[in-house]
Formats: sequence, structure tokens, C-alpha cells
Amino acid sequence: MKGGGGGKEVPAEGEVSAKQRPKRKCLQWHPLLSKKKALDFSEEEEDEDEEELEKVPVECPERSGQAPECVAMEDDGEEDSSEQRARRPMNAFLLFCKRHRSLVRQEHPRLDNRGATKILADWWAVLEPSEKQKYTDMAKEYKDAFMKANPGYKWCPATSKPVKSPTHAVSNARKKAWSLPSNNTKDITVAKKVPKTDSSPQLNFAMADPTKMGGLSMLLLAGEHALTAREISSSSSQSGAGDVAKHTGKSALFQLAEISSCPPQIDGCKSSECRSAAAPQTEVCGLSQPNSPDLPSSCMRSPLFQLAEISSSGSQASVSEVKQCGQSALFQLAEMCLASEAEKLEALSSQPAMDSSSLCAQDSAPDTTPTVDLPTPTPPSSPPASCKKKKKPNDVAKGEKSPGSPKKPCKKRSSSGSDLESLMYTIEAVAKGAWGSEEMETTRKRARPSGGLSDQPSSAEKKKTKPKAKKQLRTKEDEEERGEGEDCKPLETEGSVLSHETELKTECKKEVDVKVDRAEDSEPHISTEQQISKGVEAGSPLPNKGEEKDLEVKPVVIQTEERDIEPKPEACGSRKSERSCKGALYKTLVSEGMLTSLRANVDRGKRGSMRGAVSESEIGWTDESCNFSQPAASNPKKLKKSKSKEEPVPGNLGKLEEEFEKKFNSLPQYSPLTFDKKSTAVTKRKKANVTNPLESPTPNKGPSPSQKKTLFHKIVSKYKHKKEKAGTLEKAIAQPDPTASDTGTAKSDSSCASLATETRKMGDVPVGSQKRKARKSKITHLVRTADGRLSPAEADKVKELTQDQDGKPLTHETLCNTESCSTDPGPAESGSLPAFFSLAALAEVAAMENMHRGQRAVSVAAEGQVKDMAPQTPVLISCADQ
DNA sequence: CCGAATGAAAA
DNA sequence: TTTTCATTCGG
Repeated sequence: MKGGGGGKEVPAEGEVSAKQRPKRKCLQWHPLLSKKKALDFSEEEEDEDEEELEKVPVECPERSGQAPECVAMEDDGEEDSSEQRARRPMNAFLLFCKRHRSLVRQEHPRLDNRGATKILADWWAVLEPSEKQKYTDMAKEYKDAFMKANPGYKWCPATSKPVKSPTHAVSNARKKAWSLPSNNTKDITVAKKVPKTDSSPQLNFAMADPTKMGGLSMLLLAGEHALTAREISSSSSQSGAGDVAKHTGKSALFQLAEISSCPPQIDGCKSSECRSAAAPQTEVCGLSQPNSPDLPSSCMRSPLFQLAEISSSGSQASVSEVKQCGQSALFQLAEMCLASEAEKLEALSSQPAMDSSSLCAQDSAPDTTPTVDLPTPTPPSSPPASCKKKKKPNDVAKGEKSPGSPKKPCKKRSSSGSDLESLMYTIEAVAKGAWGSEEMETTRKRARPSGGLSDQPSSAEKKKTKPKAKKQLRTKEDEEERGEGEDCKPLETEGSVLSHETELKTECKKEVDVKVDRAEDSEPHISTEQQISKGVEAGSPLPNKGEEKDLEVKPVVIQTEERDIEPKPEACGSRKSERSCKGALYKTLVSEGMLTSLRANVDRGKRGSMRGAVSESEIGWTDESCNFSQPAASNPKKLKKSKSKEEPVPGNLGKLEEEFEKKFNSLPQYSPLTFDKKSTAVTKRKKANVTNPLESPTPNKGPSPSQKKTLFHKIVSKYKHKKEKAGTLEKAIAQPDPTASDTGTAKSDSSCASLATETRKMGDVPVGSQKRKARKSKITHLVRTADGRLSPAEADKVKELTQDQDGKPLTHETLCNTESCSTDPGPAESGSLPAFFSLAALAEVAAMENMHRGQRAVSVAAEGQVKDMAPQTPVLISCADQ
């Protein structure tokens, strides 16, 4: 209770109105009105209207009377709000990023997201249309689903938004994501579950996050929708009211609705209380849905709402009810939730075991448990509440916000329990259901056309101003153009280096295995849908791997995974280790070389296989995923993440995730190598290289440069702020193959040369759009020559850096020396050099790192003191030489 | 909280 | 044509 009701939202609304959002909205929102609002939206369908009308009156009173109702309303409101707030669906590129970011990160552990994004952009640019298409399709699907869910959704709430208040809202919104009850859940979770968990273990990832669930469900629906579109028509016509049965195919929505509607059972279970609050709505829903096909849009909401309501209303009784209702799955979930963290912890601990291999598998695999139902698992997932990111201040924000926003308060109030329940229901539904279906595509009549909308935000001025500035800069840069470069290179770099050779080998193997696993994974469960998605695949299962992999639960979502080397590097790597182990470093270098070669081989193999397999496009879906492969695996960090994500999902939830995962996973994941090749290929088929995988060049370069790049980038950016000059520098860097330039020259000519180079480069690497892209990225990218040489560019960069910074003689010199050794000869003959280069690159990187670490350090270094750096670099060099 | 990327939608 | 905003997460 609490006044919650009281809060009645009224006040809140008032606030809202103040915000502006809406007066209209406010009206709409108001409880009484709100319902009406619904009517209005639904207007299209008269039948519904009637029902609604009935409903309305009823509700009104109830609502006013009870808090629960408020909740319900809130839900609506939320939805509305959610609509407003709902996160917009990801576009193809974002999906791509999401799926590949981890890969990038693996390769370049040190790279920050920005850098990763750049790389991703490059990759994206390189992707073939067919390949992109998948993502595009998925995005579309996603979007469609989203729109269905939120008919009136406006992408840009209005410029106004600007934030301010919205900021809070935004944060909240984000969490919410798709809408639905998520809000409640969150609250609940927070309150109930573990509030503090934030520690994080959770992350659970999508599974946990209710919001996500909604999203997932949506996706699922959408997917199915596509599949079963035909069904819809049939079903719609028939749609008898009561019979929900319909085809399994019917749709998830339907099922949800049904569930939400609370089948008789529930009603029975629930006492009058529930009924009073929930019943009305539920009834409506039930009626409406059956009646008209059109309803869908409206229905969709309602069901959800209903669920929420029910759950909320039931909250008190909820547990008991749930049990009765039965659904073991739900029940389990609930339990899980309760158990919550403890279990989680346990689970986590247990998981640790997962190997890298498992990780890989995860990627591809979806499944967690195949089976259908229920029981099994239990684990962790519950924490939905935890919701993904706890990181965010959401909680706080929410709290604040809630008061601010009208609806929220209600929600919050609504009670956590309810949320949970709702969530469970949803899950259950999913499990049972089959999600499938449905969806009618038919019209989406959106109930609310324009609806309300958005919240208006107040002012966004802050941002605006900033952006502008940014833009300007960008434009400038654009003009300059980018050099691109590209790189994409892969690799491993330091981390890899660190990793032991042996490990590497093993890893490779693993990779292979993984692929196989993938196939297995795909099999898992059922559902036609899945099958479809899988489609192709057939694969043969491999028991072996499965065993290892299976260990547990699997992860579902995970995409990429993390594997990676990083850990090692970190552990060993880092400066400390470096210092301490010079020898180690050396080894690493060697290993790196090996890696590269290995990688190349692998890559080739993969490629070959792929190609052989056939059109990527088809198969693509299935996945190439594991390709990336590479090294390693064991990253603590990554592991953690993956674990967290994966583990959580146990049974039911797992399914959802799985589905989602499947879809998401179905998206092909391309290995870095692929991109690399492509990029190269583009320009020149690179036959030579291809033919010779040569260990060399590519790999080596890739990594180190990239890292460097990052560092460099950072530094540059800083400078940039100071001086615009950066552009020139960038250009200089950009230079690709400095034919002659080699060591030194580049810088000077930069301007002219740069252009030329850029042009050239452009040619080489087809990067995507230039506009936005160019800018900084140029700067960042290191250039690799075709030969693979690193390049003078790096040297230049270094130099520049040094210069900028003040020039550290030491560093610079050292670099020069290093390069000189390798470089000099290099130009003439590149062949064997590569390895050296790589070393050099590493050295440089190290230097960079140091620099990066502390500018101060740099200055010191310049003086000659340089403790850290100096030693390292030299060491490297020496090693290299030797 | 910004940023870097792309894309879709809105203004 | 220009803004917003979606995802990511290190700084």
C-alpha cells in the first residue's frame, strides 16, 4: 500500500505536466483518462471499444480505489512512457557492433570502446552487402517487433528532450528498454531481490534483465511472426474468443495474453481481490483479443499490462498463486529469485570451470538446455532484477525519478513481487509457448497514433551545444579525409605475446572444436523456429566437445566472448611483468609470431572452409561465428563476463535467451582475419599475401599497431584539442606505404603526401562512409604497408608524439634505432622482416604505453630518466636484434 | 557522462 | 539537411 496510490500519481502527473510532456499526455495518463486513452487508441476496433468502455468505467473506480490498479495504470502509463522511453531498436550496425565488439576487444584489449567502434566501423564498411543484409534484416525484424510493441513510439521524442530531467528518465528508460513490466521488475528486484547485488555479478545479462526479456520476447515474436504470418490470418478469422488454444503457433502474444488474462485458474486462485483489480482488465483483454485480429497492437499492450497488473495485484498472493498455477517453471523462477544471489554465487563458482573452449562454444551455442520445460535449472537467472547493468545509477536515478514522473511512482509502489510474477509469467508463456507465432502482422493499428508522446523533455540545450561543436570539428576533419587505414588488423599483440605458445596451439585446436560444437549447439532445442533459424546446419554433433563445454549451463547469449588473451597480458603483461620478465617478453614476441602464423593458417582454413561451404550468405546465418578464434581464452575478465551472462540463465529463462541468442547469434560473426583479408583483398586481392600466409605481416602488424593506435589516438586527441594541427599529423600517419619515406620523411611533406596517400588508401580500403568516419579515426589508424611493414607511419607517429610532447629523445631515438635496424633493410626487402617489425611494433607499443601511462613519465623519459620505458624498450630491441 | 561509429527517424 | 538516439564501456 501505501499510498502508493497515493501517491497517487496525481502529483506525479502534475509534475509531468509541468514538464510539459504533456499536458495531453497527462490527461491521457490520468487514470481515468488513461484508460480512455487506451480506448482511443483502440478506437479502431469498435468491439474492443465496447469492452474497453466497460472496462473503463470499472477500472476507474477501481483504480481510484486501489493502488493496484494504479499499478496497472502505471503499467500502461509505463508503457506509454515506455514507448516514449523505450529504447529505440538497434540498427544493423549496432547489432553488428554488439556482436563483434567483444571480438574487437579481445584483439585489442587496451582499446577503448571508441577505438573498438572505429574498428567495427571499418569492418562494417568492409562487409559485403550480403553479409550486411543479415544484420539489416535482423534490425528490421527488431524494429518491427518494437513497433508492434510500441505502436506510437517516436524515435525522437522531440528535440526537446533534452534531457535534463530526462536524463534521469533516460537512464531509466534505458533500463526499461522495451517496455513492459520491466519497470516493475526492476523495482521489485531491487527491493526484493538483491538490491545490492549490484556488485555485479549479475550482469546476468540479458536474461536477468527483465527489460531484455521483453525485448527478447518481442524479437521472438517478430521472428515468428515472419514465419507464421499465414497463421495469423487463419487464426484471426477463427479467433474464437475463448479458445485460445489456437495453434501453438498462435503467437506468443496470444499466449501471453492468455496467461496474463489469467485463465480461470488464476482467477479462481486469486481471490476477489485480484479480481477486483485485475479482473476487469483481464477480461477485457481476453475479449478483445479473441475478437479482433486487429487488436494485436492494442492487445499486445494490454496483455502485458495485464500481466503486470495481475502480477501486481496478485503480488500478495502471488506466490501461492503461482504455485497453484503451476507452472513449475515459474515457480522455480520465483524460487530462484528468492534464492537469488546465493545461488548465483554458487553457480558462478561452479562455472568457473568453464574453459575457454566452453566459451567458444557458448558463442555459438545457444542452448542451454534444450528441453522444454521447466525444471531444470534453476540457477541463477532470477536475478533479473539485477538487471543488467547495475552499474548505472539507475537505482538512484529511478528513485529520484519516480517521484518526478508520475507513473513511475506507482510502478514502484506496485511492488516488486508483482513484477517478478509478471516476469515469470512471461517466461512461462514463452516456455510453453511457443512463442511463435503470432503476431499478426496485420495491421498494426496502433492504437495510439500519435499519442502522446513523449515526454518532452525539457531542454536539451546542453547537448546541443556540444554536438555542434563536435560536428564542426568533424566536418573539418572530413574534409581532410581520412586515411584510413586500416587496419584492421588483428590481433593479438601484446596479449598474445604473453600467452604461451603452447597455449596458443591448444587454443587453435579448441577453436576447431568449437566450430563443431556450434553445430551441436544448434541442435538443441526444438522449436521449429529454431530449426528454421538454424536452418542449415545440420551438423554433426560432436560429443567430445560437448562434454567439456557443457559443463554447465551455457551461456546463451554471449556473443563473442571474450576469450582472449588479455588475461595473460594483464597478469604477466603489463609493465610489471615486462620488466620483471624481459625474457618473457621476448618469448611473447616469438610466440606472437607463431601466433600470427598459426592464426593465418587457421584463418585460411576457415576461410577455405567457408568458401567451400558455400555461400556465406546462406551459411552465414548459421554462423561463422566461432571463427574468430584465436587465442585464447582465458581471460579472467572475459570469463567473468561470459560467465555472468551465461550462467544466469538456467532453464526457462534460458530458453528465452536462447531464442534471442539464436537469433542474435544467428547473425554471423566474422573473424577479424576475415575483415583483414577483405580489406586487403579489396584493393588488391592480395594474392601474394594470401598465398603466403606468412605469418607475418598481417598479424603482426595488426595488433600492435592497433594498440598503438589507440594510445596514439588518445594522445593525439588530447593534443588535438589543443591544436588542430593534429590533422596534419594524422595525415602523415596515414601514409600508407611510404615508398620512399620510410623512416623519416613522412612528416614533412605530410600535406601533399597525405592527400596522395589518403587517396590511395581510400582505394585500398574501402571503408565505409567517410563522412562521419573519417575524422579522428584517421588519426588513429596506423598504417600498415602492403608489405606489412609497419611502417614509417608508426615511426612518424611516434615522432610526432614525441615532438608534440616535447619530444622525447629517448623514446624517439630508441624507436628509431629499432626501426632502423629493421626498417632500413625493410624497405628493400620485406620478406623476412615482418617478424622484426612486429617486434619493433611491440616495442613501440610498449613505449607508447608508457607514455600513455603517464605523460609525466614521458616527459621524464625525455629527460632520459625514463626508468620504465627505457628499460623496456631497449630490452625489446635487444631481443629483436638477437 | 562523453565519446566513436552507423543508421533510422524526426524535425 | 541536421538532430537524436540506439549499444559499449573506458576514461
